[in-house]
Amino acid sequence: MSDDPFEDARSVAVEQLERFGLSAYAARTFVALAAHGSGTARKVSQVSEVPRTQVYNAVEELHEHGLVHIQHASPKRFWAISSETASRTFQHELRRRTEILRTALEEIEPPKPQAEQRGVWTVDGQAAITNRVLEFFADAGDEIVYMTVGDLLTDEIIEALGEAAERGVSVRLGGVSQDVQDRIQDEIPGATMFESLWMWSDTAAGRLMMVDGQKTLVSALVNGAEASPSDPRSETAIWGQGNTNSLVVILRAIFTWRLDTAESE
Amino acid sequence: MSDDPFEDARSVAVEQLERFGLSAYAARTFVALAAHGSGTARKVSQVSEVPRTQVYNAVEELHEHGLVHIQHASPKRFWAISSETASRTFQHELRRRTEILRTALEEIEPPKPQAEQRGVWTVDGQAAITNRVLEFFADAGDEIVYMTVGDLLTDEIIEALGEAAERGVSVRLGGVSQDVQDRIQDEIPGATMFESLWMWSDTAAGRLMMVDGQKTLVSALVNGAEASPSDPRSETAIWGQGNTNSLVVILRAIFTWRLDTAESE
DNA sequence: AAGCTCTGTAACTCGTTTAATCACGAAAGA
DNA sequence: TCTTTCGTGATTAAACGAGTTACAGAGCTT
Repeated sequence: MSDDPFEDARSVAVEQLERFGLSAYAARTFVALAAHGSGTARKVSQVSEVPRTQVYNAVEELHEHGLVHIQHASPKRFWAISSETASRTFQHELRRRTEILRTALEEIEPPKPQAEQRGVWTVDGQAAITNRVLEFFADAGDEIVYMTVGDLLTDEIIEALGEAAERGVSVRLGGVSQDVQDRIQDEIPGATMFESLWMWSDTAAGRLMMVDGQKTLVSALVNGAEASPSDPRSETAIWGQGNTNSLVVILRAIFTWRLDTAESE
Repeated sequence: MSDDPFEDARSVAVEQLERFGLSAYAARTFVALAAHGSGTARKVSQVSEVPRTQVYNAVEELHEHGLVHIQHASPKRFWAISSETASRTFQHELRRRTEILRTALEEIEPPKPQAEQRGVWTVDGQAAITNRVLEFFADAGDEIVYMTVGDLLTDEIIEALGEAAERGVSVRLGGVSQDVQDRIQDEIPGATMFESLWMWSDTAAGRLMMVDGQKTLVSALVNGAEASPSDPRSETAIWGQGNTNSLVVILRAIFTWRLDTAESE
């Protein structure tokens, strides 16, 4: 097992370059050139373990992306642009392409608001679940009940809750630790806190959400034996909406009962 | 030849999604779902022409990226997240990855300033050439001579010239049309203009650059019959640096002679 | 000048991936 | 019960990319 930090950085860079659409040879070639500034096909081949005869193709590919300069001599010399310039080139290119995608998708998307979906749906992955929650928050009109563990109360979530509160939406937060509560009270003055409905941290943690009494989401961190705790993909959620939705009915019953009980105590 | 604008937008979206790493089936499936909001495997198969039995795999792939929600019923129903959420998801993901790449590359890059490269080098593509020019400008100490056609005098270039001028670098600009000259004089008070050295617009246009009398770049727009004029990839350049560099020697001779002549007239 | 090495181009082989098809049991509806 | 539809799994075929080999020309060495 290699603990050479340079080796690590190189393979990381190679992996990212490949995911951005470069071939394996092109990625390895660029990293080799970036590490040594400039070099011939032979030198690149030695340090990157790319077959020498394939270095020319790889460099050609990089040249078309504007990532290397070529000196037409014998032997040819290749020169990688600076890492800073390279990063900015990618940044620009990708921003441009996401913009193209966004425009195309918006043109495709049906204009009319989606008919309300019936049934129970699933989403996986912390980022995707957070997105869904944020969309629910943005649509909230009356009340948000949100119960979570500290790890999943990100700045994005807090910000969205704050915006909702300013619209006059009643915000009820549960399950957060004392120190986080103080911070919340500062940022969202209108929010009210309630204690965990049950011993949240003992079991596998997750979130419970109800908006306007008719949109609900439940998630769990699936930190079993296999998934690492830090893996953001290890959260799974179900959600549903509508007055008669079975998940909504259940969640509403639980929340109403427990919150009423807690308030009357 | 289809002139249906929706069809266009769809294929554009599919292409971008594929370049972001999705399979062809997944991309087509997502576009179909985005267009119709939600649907079953059969419906998706009909509008996207993805084999029905493969829709399940495609949806699985999309689900792992957090792009669709799945309703576990029979028949299963699939639901695409909003185009706005999808775009932001990609944007975040790509920003994160470019950041990883940037860090890794900077760790790899040798700390010491590169030994000055000898010889004549080539770069292709407008963006890459502009990057090279900007790097030259950033290093300029005494004097910048830049001659170009209007199309290639972008805001980036003007901004970099302005920064150089503020550092005390003497800036000489040539080949720009009268109306652009006025604008330049506002933004870069220190800049001096000179007329085109020769009838620039008649021949294939491009740029000439010399920095500190020892770094030079020449480019040409290769608008032959094939390349469209708006194609940003159709510019090709050569550059070189160092007092004895052949390209530098030639360019310096031309510029010195013509500029001196022009000034003494 | 003959023999050698090295460079750069091109063609080819092999393996993996991905698109596309097929077979089938389970479930639902007529 | 018969028929259709659904979802899974396996199989085939095509495409792509990695890796190898062949070779002509240029440059050195002796």
